Amino acid sequence: MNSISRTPARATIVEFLSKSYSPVDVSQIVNFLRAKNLSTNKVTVYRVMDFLLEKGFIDKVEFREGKFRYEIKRDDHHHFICQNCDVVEDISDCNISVLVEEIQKKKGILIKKHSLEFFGICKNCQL
Amino acid sequence: MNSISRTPARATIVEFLSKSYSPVDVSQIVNFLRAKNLSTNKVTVYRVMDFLLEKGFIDKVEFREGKFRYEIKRDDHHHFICQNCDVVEDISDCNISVLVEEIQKKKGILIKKHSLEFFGICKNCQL
DNA sequence: GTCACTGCAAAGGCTTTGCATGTAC
DNA sequence: GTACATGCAAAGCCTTTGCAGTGAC
Repeated sequence: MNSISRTPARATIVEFLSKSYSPVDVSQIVNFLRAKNLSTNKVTVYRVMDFLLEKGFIDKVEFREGKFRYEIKRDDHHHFICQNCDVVEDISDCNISVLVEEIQKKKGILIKKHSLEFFGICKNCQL
Repeated sequence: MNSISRTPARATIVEFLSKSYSPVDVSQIVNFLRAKNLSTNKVTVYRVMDFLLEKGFIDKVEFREGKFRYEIKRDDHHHFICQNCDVVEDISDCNISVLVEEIQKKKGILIKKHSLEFFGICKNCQL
């Protein structure tokens, strides 16, 4: 047993993030919890997100919407957001780690994380 | 003469962005304008930023702060933000365009822009 | 006068904080 | 009982909107 308490809210949020194909925002999480008949509100969700972030279970991302989105932490991957239909695609085979290494050496800085998002038009919306 | 009206607010904001080493937020812009004895407020600044964005003079970026920052549009470049002292360094010689090309071909998507920010510890803060 | 720019007030959305209540151990 | 999780209300920012006033042409 570790010391992490597993409450219904936390467990359900992790469940929701795990089965979401793209990063979700706080409103979506609240809606999911309520659909599961869990009484909750945004404040609780924000606090759970803080907790999960601190534990390193999730990542916090931005899509230039003026709000944050969250997703289960996974291996290095990035997102493509269609500016027409808002669909989000994962970009996972992008070799950014080589760049990160180069930059670290050249600049003498220590890179702990990075954000990389692509914006454009998806395959469907080009038709 | 083009049809772009050059008001004191707009000219001064462009001046400020031009001489800023890193992206600035709306509060910083308001402060700069007031220091120049220009009466203004946030709403006006937001509207000027919309105008400049639409004209393609500036870019809007996010540093995971829950707000937007703005900078003069320049050639492809990115930012490194020190998580300790908040200093921002430009990362300009990063060959991401190759990756963009690859991804476009592989996924059949059309990439119009991307955001790439690095977070970590700068040279000074490692001492 | 017309049109665009600006200013003020208000509202809306996202996020955080304070405090009280509830729950697990 | 203690420590932590949750809920509600309120507040704090950032940003947008409505409407009136100002100024350039």
